[in-house]
Amino acid sequence: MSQLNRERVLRAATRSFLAQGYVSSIDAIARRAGVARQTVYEHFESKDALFQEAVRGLARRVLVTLDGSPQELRATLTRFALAYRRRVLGAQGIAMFRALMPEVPRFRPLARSMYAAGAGEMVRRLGACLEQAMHAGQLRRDDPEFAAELFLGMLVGQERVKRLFGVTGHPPGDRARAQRIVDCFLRAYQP
Amino acid sequence: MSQLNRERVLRAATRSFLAQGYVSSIDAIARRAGVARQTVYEHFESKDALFQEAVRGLARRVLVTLDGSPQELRATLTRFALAYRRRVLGAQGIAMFRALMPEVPRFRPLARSMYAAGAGEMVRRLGACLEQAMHAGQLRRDDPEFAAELFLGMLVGQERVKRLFGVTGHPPGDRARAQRIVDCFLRAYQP
DNA sequence: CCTCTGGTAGACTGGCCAGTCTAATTTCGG
DNA sequence: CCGAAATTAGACTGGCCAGTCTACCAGAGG
Repeated sequence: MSQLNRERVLRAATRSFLAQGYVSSIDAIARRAGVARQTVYEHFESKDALFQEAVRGLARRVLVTLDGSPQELRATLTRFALAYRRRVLGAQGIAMFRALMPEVPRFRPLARSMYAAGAGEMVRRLGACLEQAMHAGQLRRDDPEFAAELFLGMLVGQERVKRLFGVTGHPPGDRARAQRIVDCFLRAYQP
Repeated sequence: MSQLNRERVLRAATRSFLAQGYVSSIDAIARRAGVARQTVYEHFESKDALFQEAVRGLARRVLVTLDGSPQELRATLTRFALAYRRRVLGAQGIAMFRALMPEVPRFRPLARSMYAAGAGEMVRRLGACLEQAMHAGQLRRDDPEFAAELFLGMLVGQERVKRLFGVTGHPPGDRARAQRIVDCFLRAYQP
């Protein structure tokens, strides 16, 4: 069993599932990987197993770094806002959402751990960052995770919905918009 | 062709599609409606047609009334916040999202018109309401639709994601939370 | 040169489903 | 009460798919 073929299949499966959801046929995945159907089953128990492994590999892609000194909070948040919007509102992010949502009821534990590793972790990190800023007197004191969730909601909330419904909204790379949202957030949380 | 049977089928289809998405079989829908498969085809061209009609009936359910005098803005927004959260974060709202998302690529025009009639209309109405408040000097002047989108994002953004991933968040009927979000919004937009 | 391993192509089973067709039955207006 | 329209159960076609199986092939290591 070559590790190489395994990787090939996994990559092909990821692409297929992203594009068409769980309904992608094993045949299509094998063809895309340039491999026989039997070879897929050589490396993965079943379609479910393949799906789960492919999907797990996606969780990490949601995270966005959150760097910068706490002094220049506005700059840090703006950089983050732009990166997060690009990640989440980009074609990849939307496709992932679409592919995953309908399968949640069939893969509850997987879905939960996906949230924890992706968006949930993002909330925690952002919350920690905001907490620092609160302690430094740059933000009004309040529950930092609540603030983080509000901020993330402001950043992508309605625009993700638009995109999921196939309505094209503002481009995720729109600097001015990211800036405006950050400023709104800072106003709401000024000390 | 009895109108009664037509209604029965439509109701059953709506429930089935909400529960399992487009994959619900016509057989299952017919059984649920207490009707023969053939009867379904008597009233609807095809599964696609049935799906589209069932789904169209759902669009209206998203809208939430936005009443109250402009004087008591905080009370109006809080009432709205609670109702909107209940509507969108409730089991129905989440199921609808899950059922629709994956089919968007196959039904682009339908999806767009669904957005326009549901969430999009909500943004417009809320924007109009906020604009009044801005003119009355109760809110800082700014693009009212932008403000509306931010507000909706704050209200349900991250929590909808949680629920879609099967993570149970705060109950949608949580008055205190709705209140807190409204207050954050008002702080961001105080004159 | 031979054999073992991982791979390939394609046949095959069993299951599900959309959509059509038929023959029998019910319903209801006139 | 009659006859047309609506409805029913169930058979049937054709298509797709997961997963198994078999027979064949290529190359690497002894």
